[in-house]
Amino acid sequence: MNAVPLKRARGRPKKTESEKDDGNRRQALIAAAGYLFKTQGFDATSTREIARRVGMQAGSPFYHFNNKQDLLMAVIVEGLQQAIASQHMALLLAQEVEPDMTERQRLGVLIRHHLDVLLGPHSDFIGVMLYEARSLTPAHRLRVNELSDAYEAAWIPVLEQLSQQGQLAAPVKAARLLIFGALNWTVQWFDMPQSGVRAKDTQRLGLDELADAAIQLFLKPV
Amino acid sequence: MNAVPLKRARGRPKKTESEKDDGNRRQALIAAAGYLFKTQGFDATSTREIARRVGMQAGSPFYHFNNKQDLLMAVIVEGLQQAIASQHMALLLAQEVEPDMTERQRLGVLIRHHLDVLLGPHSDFIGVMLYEARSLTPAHRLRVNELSDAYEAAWIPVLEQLSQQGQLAAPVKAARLLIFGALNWTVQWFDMPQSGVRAKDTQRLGLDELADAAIQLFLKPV
DNA sequence: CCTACCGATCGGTAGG
DNA sequence: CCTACCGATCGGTAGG
Repeated sequence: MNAVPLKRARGRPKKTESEKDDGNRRQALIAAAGYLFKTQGFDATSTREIARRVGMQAGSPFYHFNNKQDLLMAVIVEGLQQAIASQHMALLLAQEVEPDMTERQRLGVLIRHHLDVLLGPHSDFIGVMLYEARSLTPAHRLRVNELSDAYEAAWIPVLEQLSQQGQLAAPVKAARLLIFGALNWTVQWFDMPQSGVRAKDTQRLGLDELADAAIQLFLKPV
Repeated sequence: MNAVPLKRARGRPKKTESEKDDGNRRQALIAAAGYLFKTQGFDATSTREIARRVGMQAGSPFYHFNNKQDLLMAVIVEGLQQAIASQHMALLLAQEVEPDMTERQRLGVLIRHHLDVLLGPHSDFIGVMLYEARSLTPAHRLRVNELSDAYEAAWIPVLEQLSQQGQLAAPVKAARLLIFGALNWTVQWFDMPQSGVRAKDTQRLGLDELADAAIQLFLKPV
């Protein structure tokens, strides 16, 4: 009823707020690093630039990460974990909409989701992994491979069934590697419809059309 | 008939020899840079390291190239020109061996040659282009695109005919981009049979098998 | 998280 | 092509 409690509420509850801030700042660093690593490359991005982007001083990122490599690792792990989770969700949701999904449709869902992770507006993370994994230490690379395997695990039974149905003609392992290559490479040439001007090139592919083209290219007729 | 002419021949015919050396040293720098750029990346490779690799002092590469970017450009142009030439040769040679080549066979030749350029023992150059083109200036990138177009030109009529024959189901442009992606990505996972130990993983793909798998994956049955 | 700082390295140059 | 060198920048740290 008087000003005292209000004043107290405006005070600085040190521990709690600093811990919350900690997590926020760390996430901010990961997001900034992800964007810069993706657009400029790991080596071409300085920790100073990352710091500036989140309003920190030059040395401050090293309060949150031991070194630049750990920051790269955090970006990649964050991206892979999100991708694994959203891939799982995409499959569940599709199953709900279409309970009798064919394996061909299931592959379509996986491809469409993968393109979204690679090219969609929200994730700079996977693109970083694809092209900067070289800069990881061997120990970190092991952990990344584990997560990558978890991500690819959803694809293997689908491809194997399609192979048994005669819709996939190449050896399954080679097919999987080639298909991932075709999809991962899209980050090199696919230009998203920017939020700004739409140029004269009206014939631009959408993610849906691209996913359809991939299915048509890879699979034999039913 | 006397020693004089011999002595003269042993002298130092300045201009000629220095020019020849010039070319040799320049080529040596391109080769060294190609290898290092490919294995470590452009940004992670110092000009000093390139110089050391060919027995030069730290500043000497800049006698041959204005700056590091020009050296990268030379590596890429060299690689693309070789690839265009050898692709042409591969087509001619195949045509000679098999005069009534089908379009399917022709695509097989193109794919097999492309894999050789990417993964074969002699070329560090194309791999560099694929993953370091980002570091080029816009002007240089234009020139690279010209050469890339020349390289891809051989593929387009083949893909279009296959499309008309019903062996290629996806839109031709999307198919071309996806196919190049699948092939270009192989540099990320394909490990050449090294000149040394052959590990327990005996089931290793050869370039021929890989090319066959690609054809099976991309094309419909005749 | 900031201030202040360090050693190392880098691309590039002048002058021969 | 070498010698000798420069300014700039970088990742990272100590100490608060």
